[in-house]
Amino acid sequence: MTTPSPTVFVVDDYAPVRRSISRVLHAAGFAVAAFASAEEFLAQCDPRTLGCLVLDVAMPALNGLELQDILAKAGSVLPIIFLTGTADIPKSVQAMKHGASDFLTKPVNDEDLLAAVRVAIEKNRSVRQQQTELSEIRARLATLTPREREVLEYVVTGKLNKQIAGDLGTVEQTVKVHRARVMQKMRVRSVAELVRLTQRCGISAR
Amino acid sequence: MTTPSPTVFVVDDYAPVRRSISRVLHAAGFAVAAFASAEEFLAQCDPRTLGCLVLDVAMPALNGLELQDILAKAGSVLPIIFLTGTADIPKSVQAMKHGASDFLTKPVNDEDLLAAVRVAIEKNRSVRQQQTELSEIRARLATLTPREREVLEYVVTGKLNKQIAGDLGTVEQTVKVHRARVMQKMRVRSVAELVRLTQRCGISAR
DNA sequence: TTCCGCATTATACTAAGGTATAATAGACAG
DNA sequence: CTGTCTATTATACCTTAGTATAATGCGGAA
Repeated sequence: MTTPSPTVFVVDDYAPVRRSISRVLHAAGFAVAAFASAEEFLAQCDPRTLGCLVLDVAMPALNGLELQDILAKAGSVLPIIFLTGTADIPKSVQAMKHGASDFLTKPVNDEDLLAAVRVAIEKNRSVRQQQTELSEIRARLATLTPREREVLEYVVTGKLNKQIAGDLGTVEQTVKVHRARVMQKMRVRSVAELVRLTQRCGISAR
Repeated sequence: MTTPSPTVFVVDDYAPVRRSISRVLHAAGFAVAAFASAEEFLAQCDPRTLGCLVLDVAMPALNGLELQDILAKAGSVLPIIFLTGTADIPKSVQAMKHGASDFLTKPVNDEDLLAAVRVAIEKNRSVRQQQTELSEIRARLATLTPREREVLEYVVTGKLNKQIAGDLGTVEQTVKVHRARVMQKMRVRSVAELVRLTQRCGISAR
């Protein structure tokens, strides 16, 4: 099976810049999708794509930083490489604080851009990998009944069946049944594995 | 008991800036320690202090970014707020990538500075808190004998005593003894707790 | 050499966990 | 109304884990 070529989304309102950057990226083997505005990008991009976003800071209407906020609020994990023509430190700092992958100045050096893109795509790859694992775990959690979920939370804190039964106002055997179903549904064979799984998706202790 | 007042280290080669910033910080209730150079700061600062560092980017000899690297390599977790008089985007981006808490431009607004300092100190507080917990766990780990440590690693992956014994070429009873000592030394009463502890200091699965 | 820490093994018992089977009962959807 | 899902409880049995006690052997430090 062929690994799909990562896609670099380029958003810049100035056509010559779009063309120039697209050419460089394409020559380096990346799939490129260019947009003249943030709105256009939002309307057409597929958030599930492996890749990154090369984004101009200053644009009419929605600017780069605003698009970054919108994407973040939408749960996007697409790494963003900003491009700017002006030397605005506060903007660069804000972008980086908000998780930008990089922030480059125009005119951008081809090698710098490509390096930043490669780093960003690697980040995206690893974040997506983690997300995949996480959603797999969440899917299993979703199959638990409310009571099973409750028992799970006691189990991963190390409570004994006896104690759990006491806290839930039931008897040990009931807990055992729930517990067995939890292990089955979460597809683990030991408490240790169960704790590892639940730790990853932030299931707190009781 | 009184909470010790957090200390803000100020490093700037220009005395008027040092004085002005120190005054603002002092008026806001922070303890302030000012230095005219990175070297001076390195020689005199106590890395265990709760606080943060307000650091000028451009200085003769060691500049701010170089000091950041030195501190990072030395394992410092003191948050850094950079101050710069020049609009150098790449430097601000580098600083932020390397974990700077903030990056402000001169002349700096008093409120901006104080806000950044407060955020930085809160970061420091929480990082230090985590470090304290971590070193406590490591201290316990250090009391384990090599064999106990080995058994620990099997236990937290969910292996049965029988399996552990097989892998270690010994018998179940031996494993039980080691296991009991591990639980005792790590001060936990369940496998779940043990997994939680070891997860925090990156003990990998077998 | 002697003492101590470490690793080992054994016996014996208690407690806890895991599995199988079965039955009851309420809630809710078709 | 009937069947399914969920939660519950019970009995019985087997497997693991935990604990106590004791003893052996080895190697390094005093």
